[in-house]
Amino acid sequence: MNIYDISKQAGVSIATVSRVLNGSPNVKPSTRRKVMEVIDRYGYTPNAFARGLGLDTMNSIGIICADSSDLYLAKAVYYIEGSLRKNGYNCILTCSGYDHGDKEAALALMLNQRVDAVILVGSNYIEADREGNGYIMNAAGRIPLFLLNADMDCPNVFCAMCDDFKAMQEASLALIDSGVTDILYLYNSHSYSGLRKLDGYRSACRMREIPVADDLMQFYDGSREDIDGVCRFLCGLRKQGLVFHAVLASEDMLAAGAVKYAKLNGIAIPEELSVIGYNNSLLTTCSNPEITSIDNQLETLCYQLTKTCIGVLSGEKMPPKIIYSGELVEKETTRLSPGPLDAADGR
Amino acid sequence: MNIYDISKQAGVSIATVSRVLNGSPNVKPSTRRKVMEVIDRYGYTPNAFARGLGLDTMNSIGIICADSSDLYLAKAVYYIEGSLRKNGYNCILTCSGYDHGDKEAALALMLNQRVDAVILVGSNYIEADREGNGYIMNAAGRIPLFLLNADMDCPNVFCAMCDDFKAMQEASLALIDSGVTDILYLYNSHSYSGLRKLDGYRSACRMREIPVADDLMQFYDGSREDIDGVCRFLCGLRKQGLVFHAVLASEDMLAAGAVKYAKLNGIAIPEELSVIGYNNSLLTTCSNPEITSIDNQLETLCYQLTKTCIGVLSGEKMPPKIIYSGELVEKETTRLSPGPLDAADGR
DNA sequence: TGGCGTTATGAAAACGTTTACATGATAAGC
DNA sequence: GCTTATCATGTAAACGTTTTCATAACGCCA
Repeated sequence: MNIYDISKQAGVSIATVSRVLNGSPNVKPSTRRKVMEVIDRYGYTPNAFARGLGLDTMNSIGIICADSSDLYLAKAVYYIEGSLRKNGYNCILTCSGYDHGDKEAALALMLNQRVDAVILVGSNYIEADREGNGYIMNAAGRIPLFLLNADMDCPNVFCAMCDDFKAMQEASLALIDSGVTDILYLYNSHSYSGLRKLDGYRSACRMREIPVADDLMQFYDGSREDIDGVCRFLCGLRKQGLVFHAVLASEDMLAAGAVKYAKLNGIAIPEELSVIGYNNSLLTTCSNPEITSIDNQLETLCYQLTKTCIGVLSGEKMPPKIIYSGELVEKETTRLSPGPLDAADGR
Repeated sequence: MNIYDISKQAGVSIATVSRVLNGSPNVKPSTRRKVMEVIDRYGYTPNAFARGLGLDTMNSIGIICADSSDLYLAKAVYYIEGSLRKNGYNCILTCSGYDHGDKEAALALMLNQRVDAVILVGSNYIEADREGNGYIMNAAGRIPLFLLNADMDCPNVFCAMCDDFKAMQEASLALIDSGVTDILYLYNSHSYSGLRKLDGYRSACRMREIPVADDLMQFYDGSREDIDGVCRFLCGLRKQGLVFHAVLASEDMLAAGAVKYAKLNGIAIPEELSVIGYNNSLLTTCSNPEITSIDNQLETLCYQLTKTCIGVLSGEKMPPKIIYSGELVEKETTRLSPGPLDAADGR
């Protein structure tokens, strides 16, 4: 069944059928009815490839996700896909891993697939971009690029991000102002947002005139699934004599490891150890005690990013950068007084 | 840049360029080199839409996932996407939700996109299929369908599944044989595998001649993210006077709720309450105590399902049904003696 | 050197749409 | 009733591949 068959059955030309299919106003109502009736009878749907060839688009958008099995990134993909689908786009998903070269390969694949745009989710390394010829530059100009949780000044690149710097700064200040000065900052990514978070922590220390000790900023190199690995990692630090009364983690999963570490070593939370995570994911309520965490408004960010994407694709002028604030959600692993945000407001 | 431009530059016909692009053996090596040189110089890649039109495929496969933000389903999507990509396919992802009608709509979208196959992940209701005209029937015959964790006898439909019945039966037997007889079965899905799990539990009760009480099979209707909601739900049951010394959950998230419930009510785990989850996800190690759970070999299932898919698409004859066994992984929320699987082997 | 099988190449049709342009029909204004 | 603007429809080209079929080139053997 193709458009010729339909046109023959309806006694019109293929142009008219095409006009009916595409909702052109210049079709006589009676003709439209006649054509629609034939279309419905045969359950005809136009061939998407031919359509793509004619229009040079299949209304598809590529999502390059570092790791869609990650709790946080999976949520991002979910929100983005849903939002795009509601607007008539379909999503081609590819998981690139965290490696830069693999990301470039994924992007090349997307371009070959002739997607209208690409949305990058997770781990947008800035090192590559500062060189000026990373994957961002390769793609810019051909199709627009949309980055979640990254900040980049590049034509045809749009970003939606949480102000991770400020969020982490506020969390750090809240911790310090609750009386803890030896905070272990634990992180597991050198991504753009990962580095911004670290900067936030350092900035808070400087603001309160606390020395920023190197051994209190620890990089965890293990799997994102291995909470026990984090626990062991912390036990190792303790054995080496490192003293800390708070763990500030760049991800909830690290914070969950800290909670297990405390349990294993008989350390009372929050009396002897405060723990703050990041993302405010399911892990924070699963953990016992529940983990204080920073909510970075993922859903809103995703929504705004896709809204920007859709706007750009329909020719509107859109802001290249959208920034939201994170929110510290206190649960059971901290005792921040009097209110977390009020206390952090000393800056 | 199109194939004509390349052919002109290389001084050959477009047919030859096409042959070079598609690795046809009937091309003189010197000609091949000449053409490749031009292709590389201009960085030419063939237009995927035109290719799709000619070949009637763009090598893409649809993934319909009920909810890709769900920890378990996200993992499935991740494994499937990775495996398909390695084999030259790209994935169009759509999240359908758990509603049957929305699933049909998603399937229609996929067919319009002319995917080569569709893989369904999560919540494949059997009610619709038994009628004989559910979404399975609509699609069968046009393109092959692949179901994760479902069992369906339908031409052109292929399944990979864990024997949830046996896994849950064994877990139940292990619990009973460890001395618990009042097991609360907690579930949150009427999906195919959900019902099979329930059957497994009931079967175990009958095997050990324990009455299968209706109020010990509780359906939790809340959000899959709301662990606290599960906790409240259980508190409600307790208030109503329901007595149980074990919670057997159809998902880890429900088990995590049970652990919180125990903590809230000062119930010792596993002494006064045993808890078993399902999926052996990150939640089981995040929870405190860690949750005994059934591992249903998701990665293997996904791998086998995509292998079947690729085989079918390349014309091979593949088995319509692949079944694996689950494995009970004991952690801290149970004390099953002597070994979980040995004890369960009484059947 | 002629005949023949094999290999390499080209011409042209096919895939199924959209759309610019042309044209026929209809209505409005005088 | 004639001109003119508007609306409805049709014709044909364009999109960029793949592939069938025909043919030209080549090597081999007698």
